[in-house]
Amino acid sequence: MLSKKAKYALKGIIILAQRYGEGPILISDIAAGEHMPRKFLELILLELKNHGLLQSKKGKGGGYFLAKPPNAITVGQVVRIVDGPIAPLPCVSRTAYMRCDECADERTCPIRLIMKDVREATAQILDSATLADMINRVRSIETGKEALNFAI
Amino acid sequence: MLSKKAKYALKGIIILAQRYGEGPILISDIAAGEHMPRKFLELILLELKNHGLLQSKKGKGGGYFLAKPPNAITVGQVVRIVDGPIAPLPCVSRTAYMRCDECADERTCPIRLIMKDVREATAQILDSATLADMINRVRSIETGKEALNFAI
DNA sequence: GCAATATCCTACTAACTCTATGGGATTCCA
DNA sequence: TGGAATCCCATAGAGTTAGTAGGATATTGC
Repeated sequence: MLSKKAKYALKGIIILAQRYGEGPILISDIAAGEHMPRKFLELILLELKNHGLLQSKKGKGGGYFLAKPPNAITVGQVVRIVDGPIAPLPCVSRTAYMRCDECADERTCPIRLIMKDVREATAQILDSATLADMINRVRSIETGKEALNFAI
Repeated sequence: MLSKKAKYALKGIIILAQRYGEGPILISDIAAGEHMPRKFLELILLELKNHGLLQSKKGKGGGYFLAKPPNAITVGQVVRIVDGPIAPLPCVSRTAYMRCDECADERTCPIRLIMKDVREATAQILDSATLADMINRVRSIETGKEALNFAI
């Protein structure tokens, strides 16, 4: 389950992506637009900044903006920073592997096998979706062309 | 993330699947074999029973056993009973849909769109994997034929 | 250099969920 | 009738989540 924190993080960074190139944007503006608690969002954006996804500027005229173009940031990156590993079990995580202590033979653990499939599928989706992709997808729905997007 | 409860549930029900047809099996036996806390497992198996996946028999010679053959029970069923909906967000769940109150237009919410993809992929994997599948998969790895399984 | 503005940082907390444990009630078999 | 096993309810400690509070620090404009 995605935490509220991750949801706020995604909402926030998507707004920044939509306004990429406009210069720094206020936390308050981001929070107000999507009804997010301002102080909580503050913590989240700071965390994203500390992980290199955002940059910020203090003082008047300050705010947050993307550190990279929207097509260079993926949903997977955001989710991992905020919610931790994507894998449903530590023993199938690539970014934060941890052995199950009670598991006798990892190679033949049936739960591990299927959860590895889930991890693979989820990571595939989240790591290949960039902020630019998300914005485009919404845009094509809004202009009524949603079918074209997946007709490949 | 899969809870320990779900992990125990799966471990437990897989054991029951492996011993399907042998009659009732003691909670204590199931717990001991995989180092699970007995009392905790008791609650879990009871829950699986109340949802129709298991049957039980009280008193001497009693225990738990599958209510249906191993190929008629899926991993998805077990996980949903124990951990709740598979969807990463309530607004993309089929079995427990709930609208996001702060979401202005659900149809064009980018987060919803991608999480729907995740839900779809995850459900596809968990709902198509039966207990029998899991057992077979392990067996083919153990006999060194694991490659054949996916050569289709 | 000073005041205003905005992020940065630390600490705290209420509520909830997870992971159990304990004890007794009920049912079944011999 | 006694023992064996599940059934059921209540409790509890630890950890996580979702915030809130308040001040420190940096930047800008005057």
